[in-house]
Amino acid sequence: MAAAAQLSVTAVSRHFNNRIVLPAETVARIEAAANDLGYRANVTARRLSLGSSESLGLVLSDIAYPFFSAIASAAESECARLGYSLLIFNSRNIAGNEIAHLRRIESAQVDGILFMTNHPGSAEIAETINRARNIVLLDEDVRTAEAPRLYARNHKGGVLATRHLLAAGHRRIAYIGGDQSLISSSERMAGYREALNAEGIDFDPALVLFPGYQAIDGEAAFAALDRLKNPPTAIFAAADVVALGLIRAARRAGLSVPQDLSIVGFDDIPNADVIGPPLSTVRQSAETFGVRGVQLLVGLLMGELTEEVVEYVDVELIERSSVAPPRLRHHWRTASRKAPSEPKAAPKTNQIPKGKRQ
Amino acid sequence: MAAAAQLSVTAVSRHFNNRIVLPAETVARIEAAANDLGYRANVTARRLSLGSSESLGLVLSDIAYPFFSAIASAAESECARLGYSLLIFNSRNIAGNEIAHLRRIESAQVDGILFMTNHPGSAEIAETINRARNIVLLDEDVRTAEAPRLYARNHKGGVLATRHLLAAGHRRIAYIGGDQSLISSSERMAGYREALNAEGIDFDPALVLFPGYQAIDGEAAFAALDRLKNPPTAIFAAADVVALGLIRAARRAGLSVPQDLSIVGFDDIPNADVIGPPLSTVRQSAETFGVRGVQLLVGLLMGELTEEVVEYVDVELIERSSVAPPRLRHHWRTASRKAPSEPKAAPKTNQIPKGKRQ
DNA sequence: TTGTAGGCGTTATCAC
DNA sequence: GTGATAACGCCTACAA
Repeated sequence: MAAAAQLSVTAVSRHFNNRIVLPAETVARIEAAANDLGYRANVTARRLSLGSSESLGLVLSDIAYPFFSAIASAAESECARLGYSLLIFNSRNIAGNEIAHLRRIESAQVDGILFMTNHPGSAEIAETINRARNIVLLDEDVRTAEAPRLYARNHKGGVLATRHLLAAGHRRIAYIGGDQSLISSSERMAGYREALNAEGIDFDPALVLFPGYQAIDGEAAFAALDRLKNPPTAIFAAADVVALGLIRAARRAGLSVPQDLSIVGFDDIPNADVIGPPLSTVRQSAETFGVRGVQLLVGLLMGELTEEVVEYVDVELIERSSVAPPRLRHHWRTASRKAPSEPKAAPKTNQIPKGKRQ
Repeated sequence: MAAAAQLSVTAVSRHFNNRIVLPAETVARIEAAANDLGYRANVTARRLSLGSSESLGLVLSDIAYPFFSAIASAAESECARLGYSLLIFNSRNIAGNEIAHLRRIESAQVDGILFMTNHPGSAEIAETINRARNIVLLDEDVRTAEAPRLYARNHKGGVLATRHLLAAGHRRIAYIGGDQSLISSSERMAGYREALNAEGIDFDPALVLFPGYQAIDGEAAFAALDRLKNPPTAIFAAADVVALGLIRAARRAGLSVPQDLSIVGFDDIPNADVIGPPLSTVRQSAETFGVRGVQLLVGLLMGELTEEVVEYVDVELIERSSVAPPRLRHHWRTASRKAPSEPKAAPKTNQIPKGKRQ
């Protein structure tokens, strides 16, 4: 390239980095040659020389998880605004992958990482974080890690969701969380217990489950609650996706939501309002997580931030249509079950009971 | 690092690349030193030396778009299986960003790119593709680009969706697509027209709109159709997200889906079955797009593939509950509108008409 | 089995 | 204003 322009590499480098104003004639020669060869500065060599990559990473367990992809989208926008590239890394919830991704800092692939994990107790992850530095924890904790953190107000969210169900008249309210070791799960439950307590309702361990944060976990939870002698009339699911699973399973079992069973979710994922029924939920802004997360990380890189920082994303209750007063007879089985449970129903069959459709 | 192990860099390099079997004693020294220093090979330097990055890129317009994030998730898995990293790049549907991302090949940041675009006519994008090479086009075309392509059977999908509505007795069926220049949009419409034709139904241009592929475009489309003197009794939306927008708008207008209006989507996005009502749609497997896309790209990199290759992802009709026979009186306004249209309804208000909830 | 040296493309330093 | 040169950290002949 430099040869083609009959110039030294130095001149070319300077030109592309606007280090100095070159005479028009020189610029023209460079531009012509670059255009001719389709020349692009080699980012890899640049990184090696500079020791910085101008790019940040986002580690998450599954990019197809709606709340996470919303965060990724927001984070990417903010990165672009600040002149960074954002690389998105899927960990598939495997600790080894998470560590491998974190090491991309040490291998100079990215300058810093926004890290979301479901392994709060992993000592190996904590060590990697402390060694690699330049990491911001999003959404979940890693116990002994020294890094800035950005959390949702989980406890408040738990209180809001539960109070909403209490206000509708429910007394038997279940809580379905992710793994108990996750702060999102335990803090939301703490809020749930507090709200219950304030109404003088005894805590019933049979109504609290921690199956996970996937739709299928919601389905499993429904099955478990369905086996109870005295099932709940309402459920607080600690993730919207779990609420979707609950709704799906409830429909299959012939229950109507919210008539037979009220549900509140958490996250406010995109299109939660067009669920059947539109899902009442606790919104935590994915936008804020993404944007503020990037800002914290850049601040950390700039040395403007200490590693003790903890910030919170506020939450709010979004009331839609998945909550109604409890039926007089509390037991699900006394509710109007219009369609029998059909494991693996034929594709042509509607999955909602006919009665709901007019 | 090499110094710490009292060995040459050569030995270390060989060890980490399994180039040769070293004596146990040497290995032990290296491992000990590496462990001690938290040593990680610098990927950047490795790339510079090797001239390859072992990583692929995926360019898409919005990672929060459910169908795309499902593709991204599948592509990432396949990449991992094949020993590649996947970097996901958001273009926000801006041609300039797409070009910048494509250039990451020329700047040696990635070895190749899976490219999804909404700018089929951009000569600049086509030029960039032809110069950069090692690109596979996914889902949409770029006219003059020389690159392997992976498309859905869009035409077939259009036929399936439309036939399904015809079979339910509909005669006035609308088509809502993305930009007309997109093959996904035009081919699905071609299928729609063909199916209509086969039933001897005249094509009515008033029933065909191309507002875009976002939920908000569906809402706009509903408003436009609602203004018609003789509105359709059914709608085929060329994307599930658009169908969601239609459902949302229809609800606000007091119409029930499918009683007053039948809808079929396209994509089969995650959780489409838990929409209110569960969405009938044409499934195109995001999994296949992601996995097969990566395989094609790797094949291209290996020189096992010519740039003329075009492959197709099959589609299938998924029947759920968003389609019903048309009402006897075809006009929406004669249908039972139970709730008036409320622009910006108060948050507490249910967005479904009361009549639907019992 | 182990080490030495040159090169990958860029940037920064220091001459000219 | 411009250019030569030494890093950056790794890999791979080639040599010992």
